[in-house]
Amino acid sequence: MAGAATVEKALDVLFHLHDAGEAVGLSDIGRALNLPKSSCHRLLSSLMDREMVDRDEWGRYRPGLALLSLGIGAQRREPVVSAARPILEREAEGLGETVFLIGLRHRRLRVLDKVEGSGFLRAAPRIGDVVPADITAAGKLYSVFGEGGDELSPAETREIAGRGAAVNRDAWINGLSVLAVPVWQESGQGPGDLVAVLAVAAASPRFDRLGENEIETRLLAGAASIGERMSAGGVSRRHDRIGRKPR
Amino acid sequence: MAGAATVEKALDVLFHLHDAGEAVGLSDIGRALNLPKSSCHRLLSSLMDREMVDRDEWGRYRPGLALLSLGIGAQRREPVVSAARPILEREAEGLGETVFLIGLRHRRLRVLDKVEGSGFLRAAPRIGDVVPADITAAGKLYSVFGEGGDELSPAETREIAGRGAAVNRDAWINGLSVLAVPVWQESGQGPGDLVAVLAVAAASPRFDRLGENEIETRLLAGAASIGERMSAGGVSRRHDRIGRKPR
DNA sequence: TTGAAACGTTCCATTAATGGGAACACTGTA
DNA sequence: TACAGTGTTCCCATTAATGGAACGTTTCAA
Repeated sequence: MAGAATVEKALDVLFHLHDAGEAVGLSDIGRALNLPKSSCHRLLSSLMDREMVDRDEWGRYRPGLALLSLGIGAQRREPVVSAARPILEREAEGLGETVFLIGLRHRRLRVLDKVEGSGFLRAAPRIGDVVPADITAAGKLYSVFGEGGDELSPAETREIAGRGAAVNRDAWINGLSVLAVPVWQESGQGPGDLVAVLAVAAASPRFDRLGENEIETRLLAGAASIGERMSAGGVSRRHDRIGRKPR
Repeated sequence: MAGAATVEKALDVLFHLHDAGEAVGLSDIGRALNLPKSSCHRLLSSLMDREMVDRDEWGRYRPGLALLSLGIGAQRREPVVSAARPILEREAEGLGETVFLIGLRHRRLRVLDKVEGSGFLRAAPRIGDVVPADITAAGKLYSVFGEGGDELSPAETREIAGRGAAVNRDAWINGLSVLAVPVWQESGQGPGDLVAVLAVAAASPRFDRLGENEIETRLLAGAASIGERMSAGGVSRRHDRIGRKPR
């Protein structure tokens, strides 16, 4: 709404390079975004000065490695990520399947971290990606236990609430089964805060061979460990700073 | 040089948030960068719209998670990263120490990937960080075998060239020893291309207990595997695109 | 070999976005 | 209560971004 138009155009360029998947030429960018070549060139120059954009050997543009430093920095500031890392690795190793840590940020579900399993088929979402809220097991959990998320049928809501876990079979990606459990952080008083979701994704046959119960008990234990590590690990709720809450 | 000043200011803000380490208030940003509050506010609004910047519960600003998606995307485009990943994991597991993959990008050495070992002391550089070229083992390798890098004494150059590996003890970080080997990609004709450096960092006592020879032979084998995987794994040198080389 | 069409780059007058002061509502401190 | 600090929103003269046109190369088709 209110904003610096130039910055938004620069971000358009940056995200376009990200979405493109492969390196893109200047003229292609201009056509895709309805920007004159000279504007593109100027924006890209500024982005390249900070290595937000890089060029391949043919001069085409692609996202730069400064983004990696910034992105890892952003991830590092998420307390739940450092608390969950060891558990993600342990469960990915134990189950042999990919384990996700998914959080609600900016009203959208994002993959905060993941550790891949040894299976031949691996789930597609990458770290940092947004995942759809309405059809994923993580989305179901947030709509039942969290604040965001869409509404669910009363029957399904009751089942998930009672079970403390959500399952998704083939709805998101065909042939893929997912089981997700909530990660609670105890806040001292009242019920805990839903800080993330722990999920395992596996090809459906493999998922069945492991067994829902086995997966569920492992994940529930893992989620509990993460919650404990967050409460213990100095996630001190500092209130000693000046300023007011947004909105 | 030629550029969009607004974009550069926005990037100033972004990198400032990254460097700050903790969330920063609007006025603090303005003071640090000599920008008026209204300008900061506008820039931050545009950055927040795309989740390049996020706010904590007190309204202070911090890097946003969209950067994570973009950064992982940039990393994924580095062929050497995907080729090296399994080797990094294997060696980090086998040696129990942190293994780095470092590449020369934009005339600077960057940590392209790393896998942490089990040791209590872990090396500090993070994925995406720039490491100094003049005092690191990786820098020495690039100055001997690569194009960039600073000059080295003839004696040291001869030793590294003959050995095919570089060692650094306490020069970079006190108490830390590093051994690095080059990763060559065979290009069909002529000598291979130096595409990255594989390095192990360990606390000096632990480093000695493992033994330089043991580390070196393991790393050399690992680097050879990476080179093979790159040549085999479809790093096809496509020349079917339009465009000319830069500069 | 020649022409046309693509590429990325540079220039510059026009125009639109920006800077930065001032005023705002608000919170914690003296 | 008064004060100093937040973050937010106006506003207008000034400034800096804009984008069309021209340029030199490279590639491809004729």
